[in-house]
Amino acid sequence: MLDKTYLPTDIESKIYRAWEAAGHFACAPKSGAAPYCVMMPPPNVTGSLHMGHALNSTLQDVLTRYRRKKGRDALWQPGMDHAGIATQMVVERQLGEENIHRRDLGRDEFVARVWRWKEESGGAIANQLRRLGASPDWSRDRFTMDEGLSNAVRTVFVALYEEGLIYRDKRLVNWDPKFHTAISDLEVEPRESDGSLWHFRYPIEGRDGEFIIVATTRPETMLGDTAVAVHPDDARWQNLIGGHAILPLVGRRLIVVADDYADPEQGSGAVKITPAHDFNDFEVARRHDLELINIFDADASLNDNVPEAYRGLDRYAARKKVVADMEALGLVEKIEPHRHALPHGDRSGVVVEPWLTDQWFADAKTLAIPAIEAVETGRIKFVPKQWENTYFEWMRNIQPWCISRQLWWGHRIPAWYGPDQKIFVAMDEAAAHEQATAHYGEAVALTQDADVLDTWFSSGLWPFSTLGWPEKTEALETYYPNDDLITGFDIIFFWVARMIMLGMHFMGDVPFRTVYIHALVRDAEGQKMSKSKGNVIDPLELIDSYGADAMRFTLAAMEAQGRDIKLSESRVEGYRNFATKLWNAARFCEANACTRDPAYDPAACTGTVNRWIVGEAARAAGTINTALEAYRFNEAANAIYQFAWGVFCDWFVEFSKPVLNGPDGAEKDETRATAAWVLEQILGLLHPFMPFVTEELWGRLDENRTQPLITTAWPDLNDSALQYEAASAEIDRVIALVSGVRAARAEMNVPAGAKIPLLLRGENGFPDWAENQREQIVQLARLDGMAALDGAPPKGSVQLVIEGHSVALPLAGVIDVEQERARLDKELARIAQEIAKIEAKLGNEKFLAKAPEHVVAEQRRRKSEAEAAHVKISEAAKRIDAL
RNA sequence: GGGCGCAUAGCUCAGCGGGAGAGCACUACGUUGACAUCGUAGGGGUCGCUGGUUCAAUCCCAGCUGCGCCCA
Repeated sequence: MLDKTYLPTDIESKIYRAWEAAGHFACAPKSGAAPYCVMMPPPNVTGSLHMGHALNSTLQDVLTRYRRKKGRDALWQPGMDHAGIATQMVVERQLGEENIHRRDLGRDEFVARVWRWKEESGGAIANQLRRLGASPDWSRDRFTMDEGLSNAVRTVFVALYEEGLIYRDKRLVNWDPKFHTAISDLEVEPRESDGSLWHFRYPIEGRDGEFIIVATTRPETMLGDTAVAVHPDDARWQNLIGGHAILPLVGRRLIVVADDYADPEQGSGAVKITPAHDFNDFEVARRHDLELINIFDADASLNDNVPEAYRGLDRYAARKKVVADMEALGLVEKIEPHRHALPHGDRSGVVVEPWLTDQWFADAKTLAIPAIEAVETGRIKFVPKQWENTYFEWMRNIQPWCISRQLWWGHRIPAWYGPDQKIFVAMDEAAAHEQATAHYGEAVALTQDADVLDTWFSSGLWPFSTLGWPEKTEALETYYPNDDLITGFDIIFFWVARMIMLGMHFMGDVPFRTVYIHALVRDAEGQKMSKSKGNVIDPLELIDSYGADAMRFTLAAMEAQGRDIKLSESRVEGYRNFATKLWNAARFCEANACTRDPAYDPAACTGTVNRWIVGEAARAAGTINTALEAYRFNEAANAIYQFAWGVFCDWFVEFSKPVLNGPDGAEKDETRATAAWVLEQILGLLHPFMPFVTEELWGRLDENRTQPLITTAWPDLNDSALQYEAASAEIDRVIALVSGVRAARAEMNVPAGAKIPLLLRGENGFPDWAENQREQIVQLARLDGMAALDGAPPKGSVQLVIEGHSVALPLAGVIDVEQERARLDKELARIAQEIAKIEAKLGNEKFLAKAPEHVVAEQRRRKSEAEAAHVKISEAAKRIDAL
């Protein structure tokens, strides 16, 4: 016998171990079944499971289990990402606690230490995903730094270099002065901060006492100014174009150039140009062939290109000194408070510095062309579709992708330099030497590039590198292109776009067909969860408290397209209750010997209630199917919830009680078999959302099963033989009658325990359907009997109209006549209002002329129905008045 | 500045050209042989505002207001 409540903790781990040990998550490329492949967005090896992972993984697991049960050869490919900066940071912090800098260890020792750390704690998130019930094929687990994936990275780098799509260039990059590395545009996040706008006077050459005024938020950069720009149409400065200003503190002559970049509306209209330290200024310098003066070192301290007094100062100290010195010279026009967005490194949190360095770049613009086309032509679809705009916007304005990082943890760039800095790009050092020897005519010493690649360069290969590329493997053949990619909007640029670019280029085909962009999980107040705000909800804690099934179901039920999830614990609690409800429904079946009958055929059952629930099950299955095919997770979850609780538990179980408690026989046998069958359908339909409790019940309800629920076929109830229309109509009437009687009882304050008589009259006397379902009606409406209503109802009756039938509850002495009259008045008013609304429509000739026929017919039907009810209730009111 | 999204019951959110819905919360009653992690019933909404299209608008269109996000 099942316990009274479902206790997830022990059961979940037991079931998960059994699934995994039996290999139920494994793909089967040789099976011949149609493949279904989803790539898990590889979590950071440093990471631990947060709500985003929980949602992302739940959705992937729902789809994977669904497709698996539908007979597809499902591969949910798991893996982890080496997360260059993040991981290096963690290990550097650990070293910092021992007062060691990575330079003290040297590169090899440091990297070895990162590997050790990865081996120790790198599996944490995988085990956390297991707690969630995720069912990826762990036997195929991959890591971006694995030998195979590293080989793919080198292959791609060499190929793109040879095609001219990767090149080395000296450009302005976003420099992180804390981590001493370049980062990509995407790793820079603007943060608002309060600063100042300093207006400086630069003396004009040859015109004593005349100045040109420039404004800056970064006074220290003036030491690198090489020009002043004014707008070509700005009348104020026309006569200065081509002339010079003198840079104070330095004495450099600054040419005054005319350029559209200068905004005449801003301040004086003149702008200082610091080409080596500002992206806009860099462009101005290109147009006017200006000198680039780099004034910072890697720490963003001033270097030897500035006057001696400033050398070695960090940028903030330099700012103070520049301002003080300018003030001393009387060259500060004014200082205004200024709020602006400063670029910060997303990992380091420090202000990044545009800095001129040699870096490796990928020609993203060229790679983007087929990637844009793949989405334009619909070969890849985004769901919801509006994310395609985001994708296009970024891809059509894409900038060269800076792929080198000055880190130690990552894929080392496969480029070697000869004595004259000539570059040799090759798969390995030996191949580089071969090239060098051929080039120089003799063996020379080569130095490998010290940098590593952007982590996203390797994760961009994920859809094929994990399948064995560049080898032509069976897995690659079977699972590329993948089917679905499930991820958050925040990595459309970082990851999705790169996978499409690299997949198109190297595989010549799209990496996946559908990109499903899911919600962001926020806290109950709608705030983004963050450690610093302290509003993080730990999925593992929710699993501990309510079970993995409840948390998964919550996330799925709240995953409506295009809206973020505001997660509150009460929802999880509610779905925990749902698991308990299901558990108890199963307990009811168990107690009543509702066991599976192999000979049972839902298309051939005879009992009306049984026929009805079979039809309802089929309808629910259809809704869930349609919803899942369209990635409407909330609709699917709500449909199974509504069917299991609102239909099966609330009605079928109650209907079945008189039969199950009655005499043995064919009717009871069929009801038992039907209950067991429906419960099995529920378990199957719910399994993708709540895998643990469904699997447990599946096993407990029949110990002779040959296969676990995870491997059984998805309930295929798309069969018109399962729709019994007469039975549906009959039970719908029963439900309406029972609900109506219950409502009237409650309103009349009839004690819940009291059994009352009921009189009923249809068009032709006592209706067959009520006779057929007499037992059910008597029990559920708590009646002491049900008889035909002949003539006028007895005095003191509560009178109802239900589906055109007159219903009387003779309750003389029990009910308050005044109260009953008031109730009828209220009902009459409601119906009169409805009639008026419908009459307004039907009285409108244009409506009759233009509305579709079925809409008009529907309104007529509703009107006559309402009118009939009105007549009957009016009569009831008159009878009350006659008392 | 450009783009996207959101505004529906106290809260969180579905829905959608023709009868306003769910969960939670709330109120009343109830330990009826699956389940109090429960049952039955109930209260509660000018569907943000203003126009337009339409026979008909919560739904489509435009504008406005407020909020959020992305990009510059």
